Amino acid sequence: MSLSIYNSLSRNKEKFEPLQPGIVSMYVCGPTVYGHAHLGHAKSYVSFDVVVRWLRQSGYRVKYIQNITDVGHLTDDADEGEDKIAKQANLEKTDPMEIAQFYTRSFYDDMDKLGVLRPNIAPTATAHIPEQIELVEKLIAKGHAYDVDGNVYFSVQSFEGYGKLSGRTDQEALQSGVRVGVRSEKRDPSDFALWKKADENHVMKWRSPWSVGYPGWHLECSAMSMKYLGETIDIHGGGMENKFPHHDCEIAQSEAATGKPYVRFWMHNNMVTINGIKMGKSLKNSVNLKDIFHDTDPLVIRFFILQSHYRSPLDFSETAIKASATGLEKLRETQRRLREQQAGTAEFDLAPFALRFAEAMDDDFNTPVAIAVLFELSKAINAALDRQEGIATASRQEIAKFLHRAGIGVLGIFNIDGHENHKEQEGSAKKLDDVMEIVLALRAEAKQNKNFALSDKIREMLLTTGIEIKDTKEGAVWSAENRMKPTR
RNA sequence: GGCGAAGUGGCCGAGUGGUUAGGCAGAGGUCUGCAAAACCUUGUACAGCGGUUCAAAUCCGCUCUUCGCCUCCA
Repeated sequence: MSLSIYNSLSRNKEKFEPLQPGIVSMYVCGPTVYGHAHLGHAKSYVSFDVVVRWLRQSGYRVKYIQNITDVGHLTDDADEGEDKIAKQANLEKTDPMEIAQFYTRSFYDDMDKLGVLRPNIAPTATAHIPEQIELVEKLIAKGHAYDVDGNVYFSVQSFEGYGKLSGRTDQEALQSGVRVGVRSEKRDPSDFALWKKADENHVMKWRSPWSVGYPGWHLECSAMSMKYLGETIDIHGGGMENKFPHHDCEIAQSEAATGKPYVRFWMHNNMVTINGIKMGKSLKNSVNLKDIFHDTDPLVIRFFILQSHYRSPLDFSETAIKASATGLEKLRETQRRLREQQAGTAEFDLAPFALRFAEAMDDDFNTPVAIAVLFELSKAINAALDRQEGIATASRQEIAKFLHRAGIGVLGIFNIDGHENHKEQEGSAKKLDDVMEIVLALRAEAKQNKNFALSDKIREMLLTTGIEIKDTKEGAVWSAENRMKPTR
């Protein structure tokens, strides 16, 4: 068994081996923090979260960098328009740094709820201005960049292979699409900005050898990736829409500066669509995570995302979410049964399931297939538990361990708190447990006396508060809607 | 126009030259005081048209349709 990853650069699945044995260096383009996170962020970061988790599960030490873009890049053209963060600051009548900080916290808040592990390092663009300036200096020294009146541009002509990631290598064709006569100071219309001179009322600006200004929008990723992970890294992830120009520019400026390959494996995740149309900030159809979490368990969203492959587009709809919620509940129910049923005698052959799960994950992180294996396992477990012989304790422990590793460790779709840690809970949660224990005892007594009218009434009344009772083989169990929410 | 992705049963969604994906919904059944859950049974799908092959949903060609990128975007 070995891991293969689809490399956007070669457009093929390739066997993955890190450059340094045992250590994986990984960089993923982080969010620009000028608004709350939406479903697209969720898909992207959940997908890469699972990549990191699986790599770690496979025994690698993963050094995972995910930046925070807190320099506003421009609202319009790459070279024109308004700084997005500054614009939001204006709108909210505060300054850019507060905007950046506020939405950074909001971002992590949402990601935590989705069970996305924090990166090892989360560097910000504003804290790495010197590194970015240094990179520009290097490029100028090597003749790959030029300064025109305080603006520095990367010379695309000087770098062979520009556009190799997106396949946009035909410069003639590229240029014919560029608007005529807009900007004459560039030597070539495809050249992109490394450093921009700021005008009078630009708020976020820094001193540089060329002008008081701000870095170009591709620069930070190259500078920070190289600073923390080295000149050649194993994996660079990001959204598909960033292939061109962002990632192609990153490759150009990085490889021109170092003369070494920048990234070994490029991974691109696909887009979220809503009713078949791309969801985007600039379109008005973006779905805010905080709004969804209001009435949907964040882990259902996570599960929903992982039920499709990261390279497939994901179409969001109410019915699809509901179907996912029901399916996830089924898996959790199996866990519950496994935990609560009396020890049996029969052995359970877990190995084939564990193997298929691992094979799916090794095949370019095929989470939908991995989840399908979990469903099949769930069915097999339930069937075994339904039988007289049940499942022997040793087998049960083995299964529980696997489910914990697969469901919590790798996919992160099961609650960590769940109902299993009753004793460790505190405060109102503990109180609720105690009260429910009493209620269920009284109800059991009513049932014992064949007072079904009363027992049914208890069940109905509890349901109005969102607590559901089920009479299972293992006795009455209950679940409450608000208990589904993961702890932070 | 250029670059790229994709069209799978009621819905979502994997896979891929010959063997069951999986989930949700639906139907029938078992169990159960009832309900729920669970289990069993049930669906024979791969846009269209040609071609290659003993065999194609899977490979090739054409057509149609959808989506993304080519301005910021995960």
